[in-house]
Amino acid sequence: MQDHVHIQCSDCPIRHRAVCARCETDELSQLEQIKYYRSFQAGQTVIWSGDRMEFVGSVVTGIATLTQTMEDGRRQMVGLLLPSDFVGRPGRATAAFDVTATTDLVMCCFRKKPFEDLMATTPHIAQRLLEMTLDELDAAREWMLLLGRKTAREKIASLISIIARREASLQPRQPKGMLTVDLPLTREEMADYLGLTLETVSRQISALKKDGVISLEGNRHVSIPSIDRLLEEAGDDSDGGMLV
Amino acid sequence: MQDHVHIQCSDCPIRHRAVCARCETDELSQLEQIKYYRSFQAGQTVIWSGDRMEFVGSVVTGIATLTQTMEDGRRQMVGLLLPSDFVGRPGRATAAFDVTATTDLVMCCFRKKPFEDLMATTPHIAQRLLEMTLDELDAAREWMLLLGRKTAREKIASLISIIARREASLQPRQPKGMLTVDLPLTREEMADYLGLTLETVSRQISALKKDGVISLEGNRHVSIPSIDRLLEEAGDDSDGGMLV
DNA sequence: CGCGGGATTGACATAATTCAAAGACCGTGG
DNA sequence: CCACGGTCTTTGAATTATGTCAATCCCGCG
Repeated sequence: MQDHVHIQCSDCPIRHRAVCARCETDELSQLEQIKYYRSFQAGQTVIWSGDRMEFVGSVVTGIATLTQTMEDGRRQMVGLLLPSDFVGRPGRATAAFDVTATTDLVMCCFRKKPFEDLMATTPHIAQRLLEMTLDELDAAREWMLLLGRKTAREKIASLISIIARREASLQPRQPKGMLTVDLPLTREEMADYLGLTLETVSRQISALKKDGVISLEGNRHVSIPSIDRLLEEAGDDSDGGMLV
Repeated sequence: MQDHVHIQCSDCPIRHRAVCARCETDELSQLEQIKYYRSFQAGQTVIWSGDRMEFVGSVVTGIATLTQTMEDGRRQMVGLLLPSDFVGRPGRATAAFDVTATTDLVMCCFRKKPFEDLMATTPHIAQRLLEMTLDELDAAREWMLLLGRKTAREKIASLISIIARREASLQPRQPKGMLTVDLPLTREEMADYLGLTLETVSRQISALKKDGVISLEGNRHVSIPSIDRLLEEAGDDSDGGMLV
């Protein structure tokens, strides 16, 4: 569970996208000294809402989710964390949301106090964190439009295009043939993302398949014959995607 | 429309809550030099989504909203801006959302470029902005739970308690008798906040009134006999409010 | 006094949920 | 290798919350 492998920051796959993206080599070596890796198995909880948060960190590989749960069990995902995304809030003692590994997960962690100290003296870290937080806020606001106003079909189409976009931005490999994506979430997790039930998710995926908007191989692997068609179904403004 | 009144920062009502909260007197005087006030009438648009954003700034008095609109006219509010809230995103050229004054509004503005330059040399501003952005992100995530999983009745109860909480935090006056709040939004604006139609908003407000959870004087003024009862109706965890 | 923009209320339509059953997929162990 | 069990997924039928369309009401204001 607790790996002690130590990758050089310079070799890190998220070096140029994470909180450390803007750091100079000397700043990086300071981070290097306080970092440690942790691995989590798929399904494992990283932090429980309300727990004391002893570390912050970045997702290196794998996928994690941020969720909120009501007393009666209704759940809403409020964050989908891909490699390079930051977990935790400097200056806050306890976690506000549950963080769960949905795939096997490796995180690059910093104990909170040393990280905060370093942040105070290293503007490049704070700058990057501000930038990332503003991006997340924008994403949250798009997500709010989805939750508040889109139909179930539009929600599904939106989710697939969001995943396609994020996948494309992570691997600089330009898709040669038809665009394909792997859904990193179960139907239930998609439902929690979209504010739907898992049955509705399943029905709408079937409907999109029947209408030729997507095709499936297995439950997770999606092919997209026309990204424009998909974006249209998502109800986004024509160029909202920026994909391609 | 374009006021040229110039308030001293030291006399500013939002001095200790806005982006400038952490500034020392010398930093404040630098801000003082580049700031200017602008007034907007109720209903007026401050910025259109997609427009070039030539300024950033803080709400001084009044209320503004951030909204997103789909091609077919569906609208979702994604931000409710009260005094001290920040508008605009340093480092971004065009606005991502519509900003509208819902009451008469006074903003303390900074042209974007000078503000960004100042931010680069004044960590106190960037620090405070990060803190505010993280708070907004948390609020957005609570809002996502509301949009995705709460019933219409819970949404209304949540909105009223959110407004009560924010009003309470703005005026340090502890409420002596029964808690009362003024809804700063029309039924339609509430609907856009909550992802509902205005008819459903109206019906649920009537229902809460009939059940004694709230009482109304006029359309805007709400009295809350029991804040605990209201929070219960909102579906929030018992102590979610922190009010009182 | 009457106008007009909100707001309320009613009747009906419908998208999404709920409850239930059956099917597919995947790893495990015989 | 195949059978088994469990989990995830699909599909169906009935229910319900919310949306839609439309009429009326209310209240502040010229």
